[in-house]
Amino acid sequence: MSTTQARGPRWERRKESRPAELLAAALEFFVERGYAATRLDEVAARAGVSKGTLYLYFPSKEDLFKAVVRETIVPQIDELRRSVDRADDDCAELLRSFFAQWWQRFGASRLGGIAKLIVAEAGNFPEVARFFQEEVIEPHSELLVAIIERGIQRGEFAPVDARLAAQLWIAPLALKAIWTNSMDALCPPEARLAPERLLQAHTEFVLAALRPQPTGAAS
Amino acid sequence: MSTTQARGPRWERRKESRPAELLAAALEFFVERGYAATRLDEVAARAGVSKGTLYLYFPSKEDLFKAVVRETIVPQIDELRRSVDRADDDCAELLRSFFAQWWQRFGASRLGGIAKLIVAEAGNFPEVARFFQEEVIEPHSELLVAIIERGIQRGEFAPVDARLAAQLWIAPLALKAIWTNSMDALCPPEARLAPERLLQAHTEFVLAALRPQPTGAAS
Amino acid sequence: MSTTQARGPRWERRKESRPAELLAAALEFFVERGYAATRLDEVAARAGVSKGTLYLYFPSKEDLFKAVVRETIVPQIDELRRSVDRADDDCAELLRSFFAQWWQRFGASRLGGIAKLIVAEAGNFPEVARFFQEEVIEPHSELLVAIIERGIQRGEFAPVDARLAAQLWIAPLALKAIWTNSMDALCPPEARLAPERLLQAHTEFVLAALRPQPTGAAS
Amino acid sequence: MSTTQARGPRWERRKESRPAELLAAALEFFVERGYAATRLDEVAARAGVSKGTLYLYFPSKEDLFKAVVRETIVPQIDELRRSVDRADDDCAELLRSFFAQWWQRFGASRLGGIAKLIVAEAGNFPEVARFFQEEVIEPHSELLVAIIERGIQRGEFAPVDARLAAQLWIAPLALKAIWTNSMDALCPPEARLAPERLLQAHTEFVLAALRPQPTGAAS
DNA sequence: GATGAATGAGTCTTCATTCAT
DNA sequence: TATGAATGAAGACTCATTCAT
Repeated sequence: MSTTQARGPRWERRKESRPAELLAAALEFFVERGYAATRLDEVAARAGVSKGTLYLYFPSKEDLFKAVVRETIVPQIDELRRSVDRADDDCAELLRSFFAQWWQRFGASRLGGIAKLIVAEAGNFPEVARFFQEEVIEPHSELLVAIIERGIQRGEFAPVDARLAAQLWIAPLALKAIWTNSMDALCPPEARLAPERLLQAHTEFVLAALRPQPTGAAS
Repeated sequence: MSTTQARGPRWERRKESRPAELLAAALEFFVERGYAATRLDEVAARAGVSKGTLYLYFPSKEDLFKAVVRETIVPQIDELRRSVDRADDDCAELLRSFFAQWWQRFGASRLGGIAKLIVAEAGNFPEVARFFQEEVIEPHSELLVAIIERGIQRGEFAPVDARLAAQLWIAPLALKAIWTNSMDALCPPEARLAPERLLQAHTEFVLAALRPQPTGAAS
Repeated sequence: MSTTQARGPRWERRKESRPAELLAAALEFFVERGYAATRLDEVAARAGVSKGTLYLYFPSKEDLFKAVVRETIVPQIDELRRSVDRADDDCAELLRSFFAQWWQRFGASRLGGIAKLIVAEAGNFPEVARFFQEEVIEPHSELLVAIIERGIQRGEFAPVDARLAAQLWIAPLALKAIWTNSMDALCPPEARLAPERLLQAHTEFVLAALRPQPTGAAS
Repeated sequence: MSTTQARGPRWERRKESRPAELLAAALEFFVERGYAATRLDEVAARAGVSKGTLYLYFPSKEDLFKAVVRETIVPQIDELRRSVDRADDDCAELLRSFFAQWWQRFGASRLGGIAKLIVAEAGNFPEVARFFQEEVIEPHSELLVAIIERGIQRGEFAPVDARLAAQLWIAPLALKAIWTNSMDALCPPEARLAPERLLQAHTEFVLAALRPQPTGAAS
């Protein structure tokens, strides 16, 4: 007597994928609700396991939190590293590419949500915040600084304080990334500004500000 | 040297000043730790009263939270209203003044901390977030849009999409205000960028971007 | 300069009446909500004084409770005492009168509410319950027993176990008195049985049960 | 003499039996102390579990209360239903049996305690009181009314207002049931009237009151 | 006396964490 | 491993009681 009603799921869920599923579920909740308001039963439930199982992989809520941060960030860092020593385009193109990539990683991925989370919890988890600062913010910042400085050296850009400019010019994208994971959920989609437009406009403004002044006549 | 402070009364009757003291204490904690991690006994203790007293003035933690937000924001809104219809300076000056004032209100006051808080808790307190959006963000944004548009009409500024530009150009200050209440606490003061320098550099960049292109000949 | 706007109420509330007003207010709440669910601010408010004033007259909630019980009961006891050694009517008439009076005191007054309260709180306030038992229940019971026994001795009533009968025959009225202060509030008035009808029917049944059997023929 | 009880596990897994144990413990406390004075840790402790465990089975104190009421009452309702359509004895016998059963259910079981509880809390939990009224009081009352009316129709009983009589004649047993869970705990056992005697005496009185008057000749 | 602001012990309730199965 | 029942520390909230005014 053959019944097609199998006794389990068709594919056994692999144990190796458990941590990843848990991290994904936790990421969702942490970003949506914040650290304290995220309950571990819900995380476990969304990952399709029991609460006890979660503890087989992560010894505490705090560790889960740190793992979420680390696991979401680390691949981004690696990608970043690869793109640092790149093409020898003219610097304007490099800058365009930098902003586009930055948005890809932060705004379009979950990293913006992580950033919001870390900003919110910096007071409670300083090590996590420091980790983020050192592993994400500073490298990105360095990269932008390097591009600007190279452009100045080559005479492609007007001379500016590169460090200061970098901080100023990442902000619009960073804030948009944070907003996307926070206030934007409240507005109807049509009321939000499309990130592509923002990205493009920002890039052009920056390049305008960096355009070398015609020496001679005007001065 | 005799101190007159001898074992005084167990407590003083200070109905008038209590709410303000409690709100101040709550603001500190909420900004520092976030909503959930703030404990009401600690708020009460910092305000110098017992837990029960807090409940004489605020019926619940949530109400306290909302009151903190409202009370911190409302005076700012009022100031903003007053400054809307202002001098008839040239628009570049108006813009400088706008950024300076904006920083005064957000960065130098506690409003930046509130902003961080609201961004963090938008998912849990959508009404609060909406309130902030409508009463703070949008009015400020409108004001900047108005300045830019006036400048364009008068030919003082290059033609730009004012709404888009406004969003882009508030971001560096806004992020700095948020950062001041979050990540900056981790860095030693000397490692942080002085807000005044950032403010000035930003203003100049914006004005550069708005400088009307010499039409005709030069191009 | 005469203003007709007096500076206080026309009649100063006499301090001697304060305790009575407080007791009346407390009685209402205790009967309606029970001991624990009655809040002293509400009692004070209904009596038109502040919470602190309540404590000038009653040292604690428990004392207030006991005072309410005592003050509601004691006048009834006194009335009872006066009516014990009464007219020399025939016993049937005495019985009618007893039931009528009983209802007047318990059902029509607040004593029924007190009874409910004491029954409910007997476990928490045994002394109060004992007081009620000794000062109210037993005297009333004794009185009924006395009437029945007198009737039997005179041959007006059939011989019965007077003590047992007394307990049985007070029950319908007692339960009605309790019900009036409890479940009856839930029914629309027209659904409730009028106490007068119940009283009358009960009296007749009891007298029927006490009617001496015609000796002789039937036996 | 060796006891096998050696430092056993900290707790046992007993999902099936927990609710019943908790309900039993809660019933004890609610009846003994009333709703408000019952503390949930004590209920949990008496059931041999921790406070948290209680919340695995009942979401709040109020729900626990309602569950206690429901679970104590429902089986009684079911038994009642079964006994409704019963034997075709003569009505006097039916009445005897009704009273005996009634006492069995109310006085001998915990239902009397529940009744006390509901009477006490009717003001605070009207739905619970209404439930009790509709599911317990009215069905029992209907049953008694039906018996009396049948007896009258058959000429076995004197004509009476059955509804009124039913209310009067349940009262002595009902009050005894309530008393057993309240005032009786204060008296030494020998001072209390044995319920069997009360039951028997009551039954006889009722039957006496229902005995048809010899029409004609004798009067 | 009268007031009502202030107190703090006491309870309900939540949830991260443990552990018998 | 996986489960989920059980735990208990922690925190919001209430309210009888006190006491400065």
